[in-house]
Amino acid sequence: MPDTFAQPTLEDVARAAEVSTATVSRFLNTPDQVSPKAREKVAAAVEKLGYTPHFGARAMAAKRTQTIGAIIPTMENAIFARGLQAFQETLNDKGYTLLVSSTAYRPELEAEQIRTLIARGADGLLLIGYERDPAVYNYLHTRRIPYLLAWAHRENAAHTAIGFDNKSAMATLARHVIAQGHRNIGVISGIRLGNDRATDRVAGIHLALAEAGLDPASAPLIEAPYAFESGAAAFSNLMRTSNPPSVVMCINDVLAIGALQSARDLGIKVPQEVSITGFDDIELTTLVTPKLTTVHVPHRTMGSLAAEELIAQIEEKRPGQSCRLDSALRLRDTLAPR
Amino acid sequence: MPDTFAQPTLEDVARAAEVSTATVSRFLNTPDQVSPKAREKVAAAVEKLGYTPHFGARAMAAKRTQTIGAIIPTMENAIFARGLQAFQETLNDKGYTLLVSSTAYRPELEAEQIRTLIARGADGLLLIGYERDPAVYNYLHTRRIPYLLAWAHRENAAHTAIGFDNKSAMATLARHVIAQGHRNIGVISGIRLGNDRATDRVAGIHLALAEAGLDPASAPLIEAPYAFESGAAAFSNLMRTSNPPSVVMCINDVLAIGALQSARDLGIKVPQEVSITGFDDIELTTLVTPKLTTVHVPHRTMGSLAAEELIAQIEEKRPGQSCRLDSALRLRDTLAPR
DNA sequence: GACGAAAATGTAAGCGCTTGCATTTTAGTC
DNA sequence: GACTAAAATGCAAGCGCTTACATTTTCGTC
Repeated sequence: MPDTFAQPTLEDVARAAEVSTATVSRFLNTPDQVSPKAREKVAAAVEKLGYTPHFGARAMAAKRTQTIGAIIPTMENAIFARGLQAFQETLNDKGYTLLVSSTAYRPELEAEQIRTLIARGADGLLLIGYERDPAVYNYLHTRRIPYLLAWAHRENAAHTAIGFDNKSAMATLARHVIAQGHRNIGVISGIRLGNDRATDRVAGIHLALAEAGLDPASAPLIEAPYAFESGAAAFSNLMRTSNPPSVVMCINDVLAIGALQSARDLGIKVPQEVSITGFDDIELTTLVTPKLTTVHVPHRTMGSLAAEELIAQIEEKRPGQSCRLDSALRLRDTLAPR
Repeated sequence: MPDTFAQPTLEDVARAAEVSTATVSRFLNTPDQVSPKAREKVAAAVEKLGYTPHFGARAMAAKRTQTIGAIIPTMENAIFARGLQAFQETLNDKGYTLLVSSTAYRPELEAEQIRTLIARGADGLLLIGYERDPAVYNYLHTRRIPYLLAWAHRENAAHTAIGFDNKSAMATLARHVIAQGHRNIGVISGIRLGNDRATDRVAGIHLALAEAGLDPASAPLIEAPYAFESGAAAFSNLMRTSNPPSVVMCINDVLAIGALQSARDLGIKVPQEVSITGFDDIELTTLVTPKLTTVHVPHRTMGSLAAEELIAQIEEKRPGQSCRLDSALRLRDTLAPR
């Protein structure tokens, strides 16, 4: 008894079209090598049988999968969700499929996830930021896996990256803050260990401080996990000191909005009594009151470009090309001159 | 010259461990069928060579891929991002990998995406809601693809689904609203065409209205795309009528928050002059002022359960089991008695 | 120590596809 | 029509793995 649920194979199509399997395969992959007559017959057979090539077989024989893997901290973070969505859309347009894995903010999981996605046949990989064990990069190079870093960009870095320069973007905002007369600048950072975006952003603030002749080391800084509440807690700690800052610069919008909430709860007026700034320009920034001053980052553009670049790398077998995207200040209502 | 970048194969491992390829394969798949001594040798060889099984070969020989596909409207929507994240985490824990595709809110793309993911070897599929072309369900059944619907649940429905009952959840909220004395209820719905979640939620409101002896047809309703601005526009249209509603029930939080913004812009006090309600309980609801009254839905739990259920379906080759999750009212500050 | 059953291992046949090479067909030229 | 180069097609060898079946080893019993 024939298995009614078995999928038609290349051979079935070949038989129906009265050609060899090679011709069918060519029809699928390099149609211009097939005569119009044969093309027609094969097309009809494919249509009639509802044939879809078997992915595994194809992967094995052709050694590529048209699949690209991405490893991000979490999709729940809007900035990753947005970029990843654009990445996926572009991938899809180009005939690639997205394999997703997340570290849930435990960077030590990344190495294993990379292996998993590679084992799953990913033709290329999208990773977040620069910071990871050299052994991981080593593995990637040894196995000749095309990869691309996103959400970050450093001049003359050793790895191909597409993103924005966290340090200089934040420095630009910090210079503006200083130009507004602020001298006592509090900082709420994300956890910097293993997170170069956070590290670079703090470094940007410190750079601007130093340029202005201020001592970076004397700027109070609190590290807080990525959550509204921890931003709120950090803020209240900063404000509770004997010499509270006149502005609190947060490494991202989520922490900044937490700070804003906290300010409201504590009855501290923003921006009259204290200014607050963020980074990322998530949708929320214009929904809170007062609207948050922050740095806009083109996440969707980045995701799309990343997809295009990665595919180009894979298909043209060429080395990666980094790309630096511009960020822009969004001066809204939470920053006032001192 | 040997290809230095070639991956070690099963055969290489077998040679290094001085056993047959079958033993290595068993070590990988059913280790208890291998003697401790052999197990040790193979483990050492795997370690030494840095062996990873080839996905395609495995897929071809074993006819499964340990890969599960999910098709969602967009990851940019927090409610999908959250559920999908949990889904992915659970999948990962169980040794499965997630393949993601999105329709970008064009349901007509779904059928093709389903085919793509199946062709990519997905062992099972996670889909959103019930509403789709019968031909799609037909295809799924013909090919015997395990699938699971999420973000929705209807009693005695023909398909396995894990989610909450949108209709009764919204009806519960609507009954509460009516109990607060509201009689003139405006509705801002998402686009209902092809979206059973939106359809059911509106139906829930209408049900409660009818129960209370009010005419559902006379309740003003505006459909608006999923975006803050369209919620805002819809709200201002509703309020501009000669007999503006005393409460505006929105089908989701995004529309509700848009409405809230609009109310503020128009100088209409919430909840004193008009009440507003949402649905989903996204993080934002407690960050806006006043805090939004809405319906909480356990997205993360749903995602995890969906992963478990789908894997069970696949591995135990059993029919799917639907599961209805409870939603809960979150009575906050945007709803006041009339 | 011999025996049989159970456990462990090995052998080898595919799984469905791509592709190098060989062969046939087609088209162009004299 | 004969001849040649180019285009189209076919043949068949893998790709790396799983697994049915055959064979060998181990172990408990008498």
